[in-house]
Amino acid sequence: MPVHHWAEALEDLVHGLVELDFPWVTGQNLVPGGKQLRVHGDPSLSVRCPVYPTGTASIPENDTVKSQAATRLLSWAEPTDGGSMARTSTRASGRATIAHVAAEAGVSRATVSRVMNGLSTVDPAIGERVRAAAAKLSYSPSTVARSLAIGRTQTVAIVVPDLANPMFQETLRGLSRAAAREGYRVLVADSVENPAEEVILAREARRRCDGLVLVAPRMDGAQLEELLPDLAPVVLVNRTTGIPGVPVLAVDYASGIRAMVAHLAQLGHRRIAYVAGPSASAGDRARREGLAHPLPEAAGAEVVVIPCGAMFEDGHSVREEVLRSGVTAAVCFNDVVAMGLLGALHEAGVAVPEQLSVTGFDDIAFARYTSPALTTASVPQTRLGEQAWDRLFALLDGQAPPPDVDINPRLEPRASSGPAPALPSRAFPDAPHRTRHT
Amino acid sequence: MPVHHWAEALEDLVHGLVELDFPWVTGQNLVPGGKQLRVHGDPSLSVRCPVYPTGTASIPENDTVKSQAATRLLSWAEPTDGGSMARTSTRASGRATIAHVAAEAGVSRATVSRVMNGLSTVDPAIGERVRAAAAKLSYSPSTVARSLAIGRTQTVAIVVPDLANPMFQETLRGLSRAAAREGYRVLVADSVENPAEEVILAREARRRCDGLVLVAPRMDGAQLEELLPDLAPVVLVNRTTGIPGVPVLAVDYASGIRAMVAHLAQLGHRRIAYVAGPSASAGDRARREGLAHPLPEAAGAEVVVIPCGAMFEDGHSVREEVLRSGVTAAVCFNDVVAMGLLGALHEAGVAVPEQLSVTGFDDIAFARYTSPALTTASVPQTRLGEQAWDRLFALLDGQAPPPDVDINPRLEPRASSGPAPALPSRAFPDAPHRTRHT
DNA sequence: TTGTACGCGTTATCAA
DNA sequence: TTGATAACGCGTACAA
Repeated sequence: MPVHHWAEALEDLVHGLVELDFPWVTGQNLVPGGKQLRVHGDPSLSVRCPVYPTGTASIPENDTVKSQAATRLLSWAEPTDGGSMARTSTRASGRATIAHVAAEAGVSRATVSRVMNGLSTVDPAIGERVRAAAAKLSYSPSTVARSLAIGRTQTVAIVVPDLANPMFQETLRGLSRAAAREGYRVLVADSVENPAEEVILAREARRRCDGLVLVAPRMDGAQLEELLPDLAPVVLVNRTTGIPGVPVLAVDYASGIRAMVAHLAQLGHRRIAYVAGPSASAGDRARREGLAHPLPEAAGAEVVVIPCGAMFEDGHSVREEVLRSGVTAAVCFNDVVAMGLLGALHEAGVAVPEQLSVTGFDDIAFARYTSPALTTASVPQTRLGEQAWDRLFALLDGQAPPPDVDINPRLEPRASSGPAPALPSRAFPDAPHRTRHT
Repeated sequence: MPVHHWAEALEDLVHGLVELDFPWVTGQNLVPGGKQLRVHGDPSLSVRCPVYPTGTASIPENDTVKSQAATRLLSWAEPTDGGSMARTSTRASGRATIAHVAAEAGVSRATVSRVMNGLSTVDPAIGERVRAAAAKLSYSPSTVARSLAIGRTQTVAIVVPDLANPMFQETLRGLSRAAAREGYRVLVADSVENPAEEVILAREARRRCDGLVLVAPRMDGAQLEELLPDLAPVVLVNRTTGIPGVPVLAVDYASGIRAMVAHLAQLGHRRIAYVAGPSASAGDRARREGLAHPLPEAAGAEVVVIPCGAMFEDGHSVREEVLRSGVTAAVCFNDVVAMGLLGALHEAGVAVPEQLSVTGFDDIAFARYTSPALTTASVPQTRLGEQAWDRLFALLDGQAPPPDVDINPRLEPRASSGPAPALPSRAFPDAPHRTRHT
């Protein structure tokens, strides 16, 4: 009979029948809390006697207890709750631990661990008993304890500058779904476009996880290089860096914007606006550099830069400035800005692309469904998230990551870009508004 | 001199100068790994001597070592790497732990913990020493170990059916930003519209976190009720349940869709299409119920249901069916579907709202910027995420959560809905397409 | 104020 | 095969 009910065990103990020789109760099956076994005359010798949910008790097998065996037992100190049930716990959690399952099944914790993880071979009968015990107590292992023990969290983090931006959402989605296939989860950290916060956030997020995907287009370069070594394993998206061992997924914004301008030039546009992004953004810098070195096909086309931003509102608010500038086409920083501008033009009755061509960048899912459908440069954002995962996983797995990729945005000509009008749009400052019904 | 270089300590040991009385080295400052201190003639007495990154050594202060003091020392067993540096570790991690910092600063781990957490009062000089040591070793506490010790992860999870849907993205964003303000992070789990996966995913995600926000519009009701108790603390979004203690954030889709139909009826529409969502969706059921009990203002308007879906493509593909149905207005399941339909109508040259009014639902950020701007029913999705956090945090904090909310979508009349045409759109099956330039 | 010792719930190593 | 025990890294009563 390997397991005693605690009352039996106490009885045995009191009557000196077993002399604290319990091969079936070992130190490792202890449960937090439990009852107090007190020794008459010497309170310092009292010892906690853990009691399992099943009602079986564990008597610590050590010298203190053995010395108690030579003494008379006084009483069980009843727990304050009355102790009608044998179930006790100092923590409020109430969740079953591996120790509970071990006690219930009458085996060691190690065996429970083996059964749960199905690693080593276990006696089928024992395995069944353990599984039954686990089911009965509805046990599920603590991921935290597991992570501490094995040194992995099975979680990666992604730091994005703005969760409201569809582009980063797509990256997150690609990462999340790819990581899920490998049993990893994703923690998101949204820096809310605050580069200062970003550094702290990245450090903090990294500490909770096994790896990090960093999307930080606004972060200062020097700061980034200082930060990256502490973040490894880390994958950098939309930025380049000189730090070795950091896979980089770069988008060639320069060539993308060049192709866009060339596209418009070939449609006859000679004066084109670049509706710029946030000045601190690495992506904006890259686009400007691209504009500084146009393709041969774009020869003769002049580009005027109009400062703007990255959001809907920015694009929406820049309409008048674009119209005043006397351009026949507006190349926007991204699709979101382009959509804002498109909306504003629609409200003003400016026909796109008849009077003004408008293009975006990124090819977010919505770009295909604007009216007119938005000409843009396609950046496979979801794929970017997947590729980030491929590299991060390789790093986590001790493999060499796939080579860095330099994504070349693909031009997506749609309905929002058309032949340049004979006269630029400023010739129609008072063009009749289309009827609106509200 | 409280700290010895390990070579010094060894020397002292060999020469019997210190007799293993190192008050500055205690058992608790051990570092994993380290060198082997061997006792001549009795290998069983050998003991591991941890060595700190700083080059100081720790000699375990126990009986085994004391007995060794009575013996001659033979040698340091050199680690296989040659051991030129004193830095050793069995784990590859290389990250500094609290023990390293304690050794470096010459204090106990408890003191380091106190300094790092700024809880108890510490001697300013010691505090400074600890901070310097931490900075030198670029120490940052292990969140995992911390979580295990305090029983909290400072992380919550959100399970969403589809990360590609802007609505859930907004909820995630609201949750993430609100949680961040309280120092919590968010783990995302994307069930990829798979209700079966959802149950497992929710359980799994919950185990890693302190709480859960569940957005599961497609999950079977019975299954949900069985699942919820295991998930507590949990907040349910967009669903109702009878389980007590589970805060619910419900959106009153029924009244929202009623208001929408009434809006169109007042614009003179007499035959209206409901472009339906996924049939398994609780949100679609609610909308249909709303349609079954129209408002008085909508009297005389007939609603035909056209099965569709929840995505762009669904809306895009349903154009012909809508046109054939002879309606003058299409009430779409959500904004995404409406945008798909809007794009398809634009391609076909059908004027919105002159020939056909189109409305959406949710008021995603893009709805304001479609052309024409989309009439929709506004569901404050970001706010929903924030409210979910308020309730989850209250639960985590042991407070009573704020009362359940029943969000009433607010009608947002924009340009995509207008007076009913004299003739329904099917009268213009071959309406001239607007010129497109590509 | 500082240090000791133990608990948190696992996994992993080794001996039986 | 199974069990005992030491990590894993940190927080925290309690003692000094």
